[in-house]
Amino acid sequence: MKGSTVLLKEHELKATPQRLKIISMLHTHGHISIEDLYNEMRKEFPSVSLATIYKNINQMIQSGLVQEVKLPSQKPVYELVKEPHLHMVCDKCHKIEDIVIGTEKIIEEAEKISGYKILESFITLRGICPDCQKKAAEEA
Amino acid sequence: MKGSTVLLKEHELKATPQRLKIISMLHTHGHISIEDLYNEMRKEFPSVSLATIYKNINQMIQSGLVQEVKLPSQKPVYELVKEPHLHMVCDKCHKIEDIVIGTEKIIEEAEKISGYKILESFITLRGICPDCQKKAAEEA
DNA sequence: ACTTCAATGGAAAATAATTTTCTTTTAAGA
DNA sequence: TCTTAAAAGAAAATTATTTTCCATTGAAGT
Repeated sequence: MKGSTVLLKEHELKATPQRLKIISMLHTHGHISIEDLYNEMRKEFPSVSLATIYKNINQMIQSGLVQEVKLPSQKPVYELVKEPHLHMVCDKCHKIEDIVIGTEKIIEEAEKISGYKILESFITLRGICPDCQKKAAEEA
Repeated sequence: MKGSTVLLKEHELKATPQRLKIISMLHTHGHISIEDLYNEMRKEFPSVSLATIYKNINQMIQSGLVQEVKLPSQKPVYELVKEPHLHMVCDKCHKIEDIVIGTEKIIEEAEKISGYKILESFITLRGICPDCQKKAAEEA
């Protein structure tokens, strides 16, 4: 996985097998918790330590490669930094999806009302995903 | 403090002195962490236990009286449930403010793009508050 | 490839955060 | 008042996260 090695280099982190695995898991899952990172990593590296997961995730956050996502009613999850987006969480199946929407309007209005200079926005929407809506309709 | 007693009754919680104090602190501070609730409560009730804070806050959340606010880079804080609003956090002085803005537009667009039925939104904006902007300008 | 060295991984302990258990006390209705 | 279910507080238990310390290893330069 050459791409991930470069990605790590760019962020001044040594490309260790454990870090490459973490990045691969972030790619595959999009959003993943510490616990899930640990359990999945153990399949390939049975002796990995939880401290390794924590230390690496924290370093990746510091370096701007990864960001933490705090969601209502659940443990934080981690994702690769990419273009700004918001998070949708399904109440039923708990899946998490990213969507990209222009947030200029709301930010502009918030700046006008509050006088803040806004630097970043964190938006999470909770609801029912299309699949779960369909299932609910079929059961009725 | 009669109002708070009624508020607790309405949520089927016994009006204990500790709970009344918690509500009073939530009123005064708007947003407050477990640790600050504990420290401030101890001034009036020196023997209060942290478990009492946790248990009560969790009950108040269950009953819909209080909600947890998860912020980037800091401990969660708690606030009384009121009309929907979003949170502004200042990078410099760390103050937290509520502002009320119509979020229909963004929710509508998110529903259209994702197919989700959205039930609730959590929006936090990070930036520099007017006071800190002013201070920064004066120093320059 | 080989050497060297700073960074990393892993084990264990330490710390922090939260919840549970158990006993005593208390709010609130009869 | 009396009664009782709920709550408070102390302590222990659990869970989450960070730190320490030492052996190992990635990677930069021969």
